[in-house]
Amino acid sequence: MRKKTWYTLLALLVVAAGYWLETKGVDRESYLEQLHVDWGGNTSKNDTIYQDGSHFLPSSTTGQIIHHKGYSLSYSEPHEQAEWVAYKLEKEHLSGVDYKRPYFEMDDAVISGSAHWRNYKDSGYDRGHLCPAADRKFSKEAFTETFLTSNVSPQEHQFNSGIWNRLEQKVRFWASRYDGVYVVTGGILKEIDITIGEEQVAVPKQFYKIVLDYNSGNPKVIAFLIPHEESDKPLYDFVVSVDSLEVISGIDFFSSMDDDVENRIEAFEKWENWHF
DNA sequence: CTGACTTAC
DNA sequence: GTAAGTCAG
Repeated sequence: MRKKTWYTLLALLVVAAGYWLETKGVDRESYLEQLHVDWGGNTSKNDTIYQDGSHFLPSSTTGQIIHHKGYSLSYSEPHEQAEWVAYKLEKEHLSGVDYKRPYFEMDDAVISGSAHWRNYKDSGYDRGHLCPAADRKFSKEAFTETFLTSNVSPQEHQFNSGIWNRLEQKVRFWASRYDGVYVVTGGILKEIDITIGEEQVAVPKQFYKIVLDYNSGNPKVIAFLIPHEESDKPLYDFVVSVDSLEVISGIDFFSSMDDDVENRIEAFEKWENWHF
C-alpha cells in the first residue's frame, strides 16, 4: 500500500476512535430510563418506594428540589448552594473515559437562580463538586451535568483534594464492592461565618456524606461528618450516626424509607460492616 | 483523582 | 466562548 493510503486509514481510525469515545458508556436511552425512574420525576412522588428499594430522597428544608438526569438536589437560595445532592452510583457507572472538564454554569432549573461562577473566582476556594464528576463519567452528558453551580460548594483546596477526595474514592470503591450505593452529600449550612462573592455563597464549616448499601442483603448505612479542613486522619474517625446528622443538618434523610428499616439503620454509628 | 491557571485562536 | 497545555495537592 502507498503511504497516502496508510495515512487515510489512520485518519479514519482516529475519527472512529474519537466517535467511539464520545458515545461510549451507557447509551442515552437506558441512562435516562435508569436514573429518571430511580429518583422519580417530581417531589410529590417522593413518598413512593420502588420495589428495588430506590428513591431514597431526603426531605427539603427549602422547598426547592430539582431533578437532573444524573442527580437530584435541594437548593438553598440563602446559601447559594445545595443543602443536599443525592444520586445512585451504580457499579457500571464507574467505567468511563477522561473527558475534558467543561466550564461551570448556572443551573437554569433553579428558579431563584443558582450562584454565578464568578463568586468563586479569586475567592481562594475551590468549586468543590458535591456529586463528583468522576461518579458521572459513564457519558459525556452526565459528566458535564455535574459542572453546574448548584452542584458545588466552596471548599478549601487542601480539603477538597485531600480527605474529601479520599472519601469520594472510597465511595466509588464501595459502589464497586457492594454493587451500587446511594449517596447523599452536602455542606452543613448552619452557623456560617464566611461567604464569598457578591451573592455571598456560604462557606460550610463541615461537610457530610451518607452512603447507603441497599443491594447486598441487609441494608446498611454509613455517615460521615468532616470538618472543613485538611486531615490525615483515617476516614472512619469521622463516622457519625444518621440520627445525629439529621439533628445537625435539620434534614430528614430517609423519610421515604420503611420506618422499620429507617429506624434500624439510622441509629448505627458503627463502620465495622464496611470495607475500608 | 481533586482543582486552578495561562496562552492561543 | 472553545481548546489545549501546564502546574499543584
